[in-house]
Amino acid sequence: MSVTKKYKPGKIREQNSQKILQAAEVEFVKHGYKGTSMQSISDAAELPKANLHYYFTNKAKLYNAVLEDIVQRWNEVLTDITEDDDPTETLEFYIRTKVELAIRYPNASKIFATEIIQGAPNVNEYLRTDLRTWLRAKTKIIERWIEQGKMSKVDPEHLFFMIWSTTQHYADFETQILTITNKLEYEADDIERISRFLCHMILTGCGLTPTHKL
Amino acid sequence: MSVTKKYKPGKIREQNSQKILQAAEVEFVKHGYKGTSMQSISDAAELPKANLHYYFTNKAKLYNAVLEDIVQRWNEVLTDITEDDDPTETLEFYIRTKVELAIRYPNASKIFATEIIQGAPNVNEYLRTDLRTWLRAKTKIIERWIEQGKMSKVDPEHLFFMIWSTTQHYADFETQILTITNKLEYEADDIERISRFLCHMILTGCGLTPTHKL
DNA sequence: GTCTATACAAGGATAGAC
DNA sequence: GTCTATCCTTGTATAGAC
Repeated sequence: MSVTKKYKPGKIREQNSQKILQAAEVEFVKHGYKGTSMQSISDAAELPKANLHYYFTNKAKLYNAVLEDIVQRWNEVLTDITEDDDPTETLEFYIRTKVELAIRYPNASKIFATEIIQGAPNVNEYLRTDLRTWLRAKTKIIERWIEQGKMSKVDPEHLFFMIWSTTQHYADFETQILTITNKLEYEADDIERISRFLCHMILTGCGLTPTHKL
Repeated sequence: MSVTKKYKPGKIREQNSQKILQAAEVEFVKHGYKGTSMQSISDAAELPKANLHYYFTNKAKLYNAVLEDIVQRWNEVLTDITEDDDPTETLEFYIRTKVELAIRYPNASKIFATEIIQGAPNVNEYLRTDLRTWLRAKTKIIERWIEQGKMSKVDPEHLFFMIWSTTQHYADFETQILTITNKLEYEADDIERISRFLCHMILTGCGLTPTHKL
């Protein structure tokens, strides 16, 4: 097996790639895919423009590398739900984790939101396969919980849409929320307050009793 | 009836402006402000590129005309909330109207969402003034309802964030929802089903009794 | 009033020097 | 491996013909 064309991921290469990916993430959030220039990314990364093409070949591949980075980070954190779990505990944990992700990595959520708004040109396949499969499996579990009388009869699909929309809103609409409430940034206890509010509203709507009082 | 087309001064202008605005709305949704070219708008509007500059001077002014169009359409439909109104009735009406707007005019919601995600470069002023004032007035009303024991003690600001996020989600994430549920478009009764679901969840969370059963 | 032709800047990509 | 110089395309905007 030939190894001549394979190189060890060098230290400089690793560092530069990361700098580019991080700069690209910020620029793609601010101007969208088409609106972002390789020049602006290279400026932000403080590396020559040709460097970007050297590491990522072209703009489309750089963008997809950013998307992949995001999905990977999400998969690392979001654990799975099973039928035997307790509905209250499971939903609360899921909501809390989503809120934490939204506040901690808003750019990830923002890039995905922009993708979907623009018609999901790059993540269509992911929606049709992975995400659809994931959602169908989870709605099955919710349906079983309802059959077993563990929670009230709410539409499981729309329940997930509600959890996604309310949690991701704190990332995607960060600017609106901070501007409107006259704040510069989220504070440490915002994750807790938001999680409690959402857990209260969503669990109560499901006929469950939230762990924490408002 | 006269066969010769006598255009009142401004009639062609009116028609062309509308064609351009509609085409621009679609293009701005698909590619964002920076990512959209005057060429692609003129192609979609089936008018020469110079025409766009003739009517709207430049890209920025055309974009702002699109934004203004959207805000005007929203203001026409969204009525006001007052303290003497019944909480259940008022919240249900507000949620229903928002769902209807989201399903009927998804592009309006999408352009606004993109604006906010990208840091609200063009609507910052609107957020700081009009919207902040609107929200403060409405949260006051919710607080009064809570004091009067008409509903349970939920944070009024986050309540509005929840209504906005859940309703607008059906516009902004239209592509994701349709793809994931394997549908081509929303159906006539989707507005009703979604409204009932959201009214049930949100009103129950507020300690109110929704008008319709699930 | 409307559109063709064009000026000039910015963007993506690459060849080739170092 | 890295970056300068450059090519070609696309983009915004306008002058001037019709």
